[in-house]
Amino acid sequence: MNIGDASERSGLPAKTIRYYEDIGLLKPGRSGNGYRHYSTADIHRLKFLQRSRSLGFSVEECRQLLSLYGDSHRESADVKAIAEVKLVEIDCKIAELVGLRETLRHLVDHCHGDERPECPILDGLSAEEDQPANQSTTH
Amino acid sequence: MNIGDASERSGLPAKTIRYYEDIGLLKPGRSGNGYRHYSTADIHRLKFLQRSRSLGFSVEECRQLLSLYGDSHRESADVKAIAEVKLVEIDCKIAELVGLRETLRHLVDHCHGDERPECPILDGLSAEEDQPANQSTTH
DNA sequence: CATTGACCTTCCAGTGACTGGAAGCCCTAG
DNA sequence: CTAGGGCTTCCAGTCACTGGAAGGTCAATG
Repeated sequence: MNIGDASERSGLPAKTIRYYEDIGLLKPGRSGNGYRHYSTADIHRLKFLQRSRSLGFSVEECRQLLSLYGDSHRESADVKAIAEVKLVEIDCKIAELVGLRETLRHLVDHCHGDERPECPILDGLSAEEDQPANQSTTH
Repeated sequence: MNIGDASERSGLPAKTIRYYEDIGLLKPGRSGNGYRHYSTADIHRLKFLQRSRSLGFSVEECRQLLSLYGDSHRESADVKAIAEVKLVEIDCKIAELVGLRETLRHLVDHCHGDERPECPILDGLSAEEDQPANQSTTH
């Protein structure tokens, strides 16, 4: 199977598949003409990558998960630990975004949004009182 | 005021402040020795940037907001429009993350997480049925 | 047999928003 | 006079791709 088919079956763009090979996430065979060819096992790995990436795992986490995936002596506790950390991260991100939404909603609700220049949104952005000056809180 | 003080007062790292200057978001003066010096107006712009960035506006959106900020003939409707688009984006992101959390939570809850290799998380990642193979859905 | 067009290859560069680090100047205190 | 801290510029790296150029391969068509 060539990269085009692999792309279609895995749901990943061909460019991304080549990139994953570059960084060592899989090693497809090569035909005589230099074309990559993908086995069904390769397709499984690609689908696995597509799913775990879309669940918010970083590429490095996917690498870990893939190695556990291919290890018949793995312990499910190892996998669960990774997933639970990710769950916490997702929860944090949601909480952060909800906070942002509240703040922005508040600003938007107080702006009449007409032809006049008075704008509580800009006022809010230029002088909010309640947060201390700190370096790089967001990461 | 030198860049160190500007950093402290704005809550932005000095590197970031120089970067913002690089991309044309502000133009502080220079002292005889080549050091940048920041007026109180500069500090206001920096704080404005810090706040709007932390609210999820992209640097380009911040550039727009800054230009509205400095335009006494602005119409508050323009600002509100930008903010409302951002609100929708934040809502989308939250919804997406909540979906991720549900899926991952489901997988985690079904994994006993012990020394055995059986793992519903890996199973779920390797063969989930209900999503079609499509290119780059997430953005 | 030549050509077209789709598909494949490699390589290089760009994205966004910084961040790290090296090499070197400036200023003040001891 | 030296040590330190702060400032300067410039270059490279991050993450996970993505775009594009230049060119090789293949199957089908005229």
